[in-house]
Amino acid sequence: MKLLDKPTDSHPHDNATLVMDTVLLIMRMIRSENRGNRPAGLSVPQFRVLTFLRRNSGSSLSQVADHVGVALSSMSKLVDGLVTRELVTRTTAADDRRRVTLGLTEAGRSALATSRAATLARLTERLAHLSPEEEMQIVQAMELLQMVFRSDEPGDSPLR
Amino acid sequence: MKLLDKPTDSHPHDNATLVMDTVLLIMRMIRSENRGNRPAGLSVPQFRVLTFLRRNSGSSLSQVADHVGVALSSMSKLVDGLVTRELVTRTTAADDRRRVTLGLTEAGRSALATSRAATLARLTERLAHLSPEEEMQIVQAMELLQMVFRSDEPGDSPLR
DNA sequence: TATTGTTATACTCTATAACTATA
DNA sequence: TATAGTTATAGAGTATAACAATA
Repeated sequence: MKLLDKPTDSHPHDNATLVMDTVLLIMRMIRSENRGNRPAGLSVPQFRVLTFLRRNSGSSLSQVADHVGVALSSMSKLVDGLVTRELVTRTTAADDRRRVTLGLTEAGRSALATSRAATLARLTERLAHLSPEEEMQIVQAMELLQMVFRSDEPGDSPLR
Repeated sequence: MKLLDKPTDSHPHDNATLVMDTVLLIMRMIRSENRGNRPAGLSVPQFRVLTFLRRNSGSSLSQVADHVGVALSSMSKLVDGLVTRELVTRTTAADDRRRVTLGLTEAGRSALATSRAATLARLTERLAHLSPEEEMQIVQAMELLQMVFRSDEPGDSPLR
């Protein structure tokens, strides 16, 4: 189905709308993976923190907060929970004792890998319905989107 | 699951990973639009409820909860807030008095349109960096993704 | 008895503002 | 004084379990 070259009037289906709706749709599936935040489950914010720390071990709280895009106090509490669950280490930096140094524990790495694998398995299952050509179209499109949306932000970007 | 024939050990960048990372990236931008949920702001869940009700006026609480993918009690509270803000109407159904009938107020339609426009403007700005050919690639990819992810779900699907 | 919602309770996530400790 | 974090407080979003009302 190669549908709809022209949008209907009542629902303007311009490209931005299409992108937004698609992202919301897939996000719902990703989120439903991690309901309740049970022992083995990670919420999306927790997932993002662990993902960032995997690549940026030793970051300060501010750096993580900036990257994830939340207030410092929010990140402080978020990290509290991850430290309590022993997924993240939090130590005072030697050179500047106002600063904290964050990192992943082995359990943190493991939880991240497990959560990531579960989500990827569900995504992979859906993508398996596509032909190789269609998958390639999607890969190219994702790379384009990464390019225009990543722009400013440093951090855990996957395409490197 | 046919992946993992040869992923890199530390960062397996298969297609599913690429999709997940891209969705997370764009989602962050969408969410940052609606910080705090101030007077004119809608949270993503609120946005989803209003979007669904725009197309499915008269739905019951259960129907909306099913669609959005949250527990009935969660939706009850979510709708509470929207009723308080006078964005949604909630009345008892005449034929089955256990059921509630939900709909949008004029303010609800207006808030949805405003929120949607703000988010779309930011998305459009980013997409403007692409060539027409690249945009078309993205449109095709989004349609493919809608196809494989929408599948089961009825509701507010945009491609009709 | 089964279905539809609401309420009670308890988390996480989020923000702003006040505060502490360090520089 | 300025910076890095934490804590206090508040509100939304989420879930499970207990409950009420209706069928």
